[in-house]
Amino acid sequence: MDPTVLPNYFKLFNEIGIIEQLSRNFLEAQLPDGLIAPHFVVLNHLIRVKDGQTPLDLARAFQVPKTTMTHTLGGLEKRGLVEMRPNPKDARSKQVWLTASGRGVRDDTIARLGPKFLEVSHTIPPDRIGAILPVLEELRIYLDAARDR
Amino acid sequence: MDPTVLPNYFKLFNEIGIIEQLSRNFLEAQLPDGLIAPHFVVLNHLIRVKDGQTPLDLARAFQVPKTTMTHTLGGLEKRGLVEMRPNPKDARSKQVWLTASGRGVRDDTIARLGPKFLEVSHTIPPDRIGAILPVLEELRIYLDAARDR
DNA sequence: TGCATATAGTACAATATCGTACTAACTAAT
DNA sequence: ATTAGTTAGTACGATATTGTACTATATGCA
Repeated sequence: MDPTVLPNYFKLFNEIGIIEQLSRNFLEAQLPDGLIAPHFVVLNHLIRVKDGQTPLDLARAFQVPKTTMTHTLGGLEKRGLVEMRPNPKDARSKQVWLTASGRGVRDDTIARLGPKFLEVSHTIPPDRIGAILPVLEELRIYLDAARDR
Repeated sequence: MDPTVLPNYFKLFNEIGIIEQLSRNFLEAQLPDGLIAPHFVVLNHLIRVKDGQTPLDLARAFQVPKTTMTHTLGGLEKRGLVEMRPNPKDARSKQVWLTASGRGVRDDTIARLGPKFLEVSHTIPPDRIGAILPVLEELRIYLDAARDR
């Protein structure tokens, strides 16, 4: 590899780190009271993919330790946004189901974010987003696979 | 905006969130014992930009609360990787200077990361990185500016 | 100069993240 | 059926992050 491009890989992860932080703060500003990004991300995932998944499924989906997911789900449950039920297929396990309130919080937040993204699109138009998305997806898939090697 | 592209903005931040987490875990696997990503990021910044900056400078550079930076610097100081000196220009303030050991830890880590990035480059070649970097930079600058509005 | 206000850093408390160790339940191989 | 090994979830403790409140110092302005 041309040595002059190596720094670009550092730069890439650096930019991603900063953007992640800024966008997380941004998201959390739109969330009700005690909710933080991981809460929303789980709610969103349960709607986008499906609910009824196990805590371990969710921990794997977000690459967090299962103890972290236990804690996050505890917060969602305490606020009545998800409901934990026993897993009929495995007595060790549980299933995470959305409540109407949980769907409401997610939908309200999405609705608040829409106009924000519209503002972003004035600076970074959709075609530029469309251009970088495939690369990011590929990078994510690569890193995910490289994780357990 | 064409309503079909709005989801791409969600996807973008979602991918960035996952990549950040994967790359952070990746970095931390290369760090010595008790060090975590924020420690390294500060060391790296002190070398890339300059040392002798104040804790508040650093907190602003990384968009973290100053209390967080106090804590991170405490960890670096405890391990002898940075040295805190009084700021001759302001008696309220301090300056953060790298120690030889701090430079060593950073350099060793960079050296370990090089081959890893080389591996990444086999899947995501430099020209694709070069293509997305400007967009990410622009996005970071936009979000940074949008923060206090 | 004197004083109101702003700023740099820290102490402390609340919550988040995560590793270790544990229990209960499942699986596989005999 | 028994049992060794595996897996799902949690309890607990260590450390990280962040908001609030405080102290010391600096700055601006009458």
